[in-house]
Amino acid sequence: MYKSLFDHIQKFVPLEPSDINILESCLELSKIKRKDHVLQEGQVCNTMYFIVKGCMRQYIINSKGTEQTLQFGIENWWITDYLSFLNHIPSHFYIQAVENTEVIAIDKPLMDSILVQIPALEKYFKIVAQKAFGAAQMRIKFLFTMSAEERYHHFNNLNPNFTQRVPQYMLASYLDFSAEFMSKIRAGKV
Amino acid sequence: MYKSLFDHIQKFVPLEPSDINILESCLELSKIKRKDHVLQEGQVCNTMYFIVKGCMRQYIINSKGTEQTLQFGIENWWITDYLSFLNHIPSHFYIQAVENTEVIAIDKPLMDSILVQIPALEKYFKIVAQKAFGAAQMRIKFLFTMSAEERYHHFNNLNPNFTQRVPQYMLASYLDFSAEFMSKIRAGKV
DNA sequence: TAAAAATCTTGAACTACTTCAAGAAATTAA
DNA sequence: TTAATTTCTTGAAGTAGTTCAAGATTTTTA
Repeated sequence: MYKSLFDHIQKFVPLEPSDINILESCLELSKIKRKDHVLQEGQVCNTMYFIVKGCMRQYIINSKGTEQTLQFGIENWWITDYLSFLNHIPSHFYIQAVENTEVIAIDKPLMDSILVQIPALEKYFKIVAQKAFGAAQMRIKFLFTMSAEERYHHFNNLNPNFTQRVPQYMLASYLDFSAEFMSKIRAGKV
Repeated sequence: MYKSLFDHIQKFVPLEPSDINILESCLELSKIKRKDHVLQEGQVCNTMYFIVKGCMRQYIINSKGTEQTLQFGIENWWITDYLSFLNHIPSHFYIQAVENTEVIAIDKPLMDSILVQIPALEKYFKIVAQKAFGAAQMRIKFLFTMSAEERYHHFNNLNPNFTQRVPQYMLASYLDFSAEFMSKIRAGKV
């Protein structure tokens, strides 16, 4: 039932059968409907979400009232606001399901208890965070060095199937240009 | 001698006296001269650096031949290319000392050995990476939502003393605008 | 301390994007 | 299956920045 999470963990650290028993006894799968939020700006983010199936995004609303997506998460990704989660401070972000999504949601007390029972998971979450930070650095590099059109084609090359899963305006904001400009890029009018 | 690192670790996890002994026996302080590189694009990054004193930066050279700073690191920061370090793949980045800098450099074999001897440090490095990722998310938010002038003033407010430590053109590229535009912002000509 | 190197400034011309507005198309809900 | 909602497209006008070039200033090195 939680196979995708166990597989993901075991890419990075080994799990004993007893560890798996512990996890099976305390995890649960939850469903989030498309467009529902699990975090709103101003709330303290108390939960980490592992996406089993579906797609979520982290976004902000800018001063013009437009949504800008900072991060997408799909199968086998963790999504949370780490700063809010770690420091118990209000979040700057919204986190929302883009598709009907199944997640394993782990709130802070449960996470603390799991990490005490299975210390090997500290290493797992270390690696997850280090990879996420590395990816964020690459993302900033691409934002700095590529034109809007290059970012669009580069993203499509890296994620050929993903583009169809989200509305174009969400992807446009993730790549830091306007939805209208995305339209023109796709039409070859630029 | 390694007090600043021990203090930093103990902000997040407790250390036994025996842990400190282990660390003292295997760490060493090294000095990096201003402008010297510890990583060049294309090399595999095999080392993590804890900055005891001074300032370093991670940067790229874009297609026009201009340097663009992705990250600064100052006292009590870790700096490395995590993706290259984790996956043993060539780095996209340069890492260079901006000032004469003292670091504790830990290469991968040593890091592995330290983490086996002091498993509590897995949690420490997990928290370090989670905070770094959280900060990167905030950085992307600011890049997305603020004008060049707002980014400059915001950065100065958050880091009032830092601005004097680096050449303006490095800070301009970190904030994602040109050195010339920075000049105009500072002169109030915009 | 002088020379060399690095950094900063300025204005003019340019451009990669944004904004706005309104209609068309596609998707979702009743 | 129709209505409602969401998403996408298009062109025209505007603008926040870049680029270039050259000189001025500051910092570093010898």
